[in-house]
Amino acid sequence: MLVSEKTIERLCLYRRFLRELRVQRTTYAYSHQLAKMAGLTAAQVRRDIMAIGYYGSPVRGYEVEKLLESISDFLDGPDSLGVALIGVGNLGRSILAYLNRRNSRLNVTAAFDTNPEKIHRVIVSCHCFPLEDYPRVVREKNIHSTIIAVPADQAQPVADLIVKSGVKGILNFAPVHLSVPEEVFVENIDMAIALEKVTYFAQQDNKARAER
Amino acid sequence: MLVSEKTIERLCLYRRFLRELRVQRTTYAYSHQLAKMAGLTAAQVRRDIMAIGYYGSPVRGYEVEKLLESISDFLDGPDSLGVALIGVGNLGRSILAYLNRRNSRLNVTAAFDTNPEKIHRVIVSCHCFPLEDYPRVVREKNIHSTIIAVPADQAQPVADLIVKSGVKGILNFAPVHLSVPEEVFVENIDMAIALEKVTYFAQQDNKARAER
DNA sequence: CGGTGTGAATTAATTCACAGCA
DNA sequence: TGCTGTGAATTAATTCACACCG
Repeated sequence: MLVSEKTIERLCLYRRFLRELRVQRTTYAYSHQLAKMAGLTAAQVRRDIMAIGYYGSPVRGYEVEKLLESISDFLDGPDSLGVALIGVGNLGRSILAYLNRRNSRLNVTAAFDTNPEKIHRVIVSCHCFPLEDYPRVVREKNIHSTIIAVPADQAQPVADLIVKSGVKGILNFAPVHLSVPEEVFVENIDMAIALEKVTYFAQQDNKARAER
Repeated sequence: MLVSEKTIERLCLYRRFLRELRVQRTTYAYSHQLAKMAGLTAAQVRRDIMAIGYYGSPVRGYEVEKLLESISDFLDGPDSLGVALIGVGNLGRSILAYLNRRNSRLNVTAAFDTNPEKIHRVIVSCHCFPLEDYPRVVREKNIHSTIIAVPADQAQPVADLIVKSGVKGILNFAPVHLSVPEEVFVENIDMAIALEKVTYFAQQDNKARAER
């Protein structure tokens, strides 16, 4: 089943909303309600849901619990997934705090740094290992994805280490393009570029539509 | 001149590379070199550069200094631009540190929080004001864009305040969709979703191409 | 009715491929 | 020859619009 990157992203969003709805004891939701929450069109939502082969009822819409389960079955693999973080500076620590505080099953379970002062300390309930232990810990903790939060000039060697260790997903906060083999998925979060973009569009009084 | 969001993003990237090239005293660059640095095709780079009306030489490629100037003229407005940050928690502070440490002319010049312990302290060389001063400081410091780094449940009211104060660009780190009038540009950085996406594609051994 | 599912149409983004030039 | 600039083709993403259904 081939689903586009954009659709995957939106499915993750819908899942978040569905969890909220479940908490509020809402049992059914229409595509236009989900669309409203996500800032999308109803047709888009229906298309995305179609992509995972779930079917709603034309009269009541989508059953929250069931749709949630379908999306999760689709997104989550069978095995539980470990996430590592490399680079325990300011940014790394706050990413760690941010992600591990959420209820998600995606928790960062191992951190790595080269700074001897950080090694073997526990940071936001996550043990910090020396970087050279990465390949071993990847095996032991079943790490599938790794977050890069090191300075720009160290990002490529770190990425090489990640790839060599067999990890296939990278979330990269360093402002550089990483060269990796094509079976490795890289998502870049470049805060400086994002801010420049916002500033550009803030100046244009704004015909260019966008926002997601 | 109407330029797509994606193109703007890439222009910001090229600018970064051009600055690096300038530091290394490189005077000319070919589209395929820029493409390599950005992980794109050469045709894409040429299209983007076309969009801003700059012309390279078919024999030497693009003149680094000149192209840099053209891109900057295009991206940066005439007036210098202030950026504010709302929410001086862990995440906010590390965003601040990250952005203000770069040489960019886009510096965060004012921070805001409601926590009395943070107010009127200086955080990463940036004064922290009480949130209610936001409209005033926006005027005084010529703020055009604002970064939201508050908890999810406070993001919408904060966005409303931003909009009411006449600011037209928002960089939103809170995991919620913001409702704003359509002349206001919102860029979302949702770290939790980004990680879920990476994890999804890390599992698929990976036919779905992507990465930017 | 007011929903869903979806083929068809549209619009956006990217890539191809080649003329033209020094 | 090896680049740029760009029309044309292609591919991807989104939206339209309507059949169908309880």
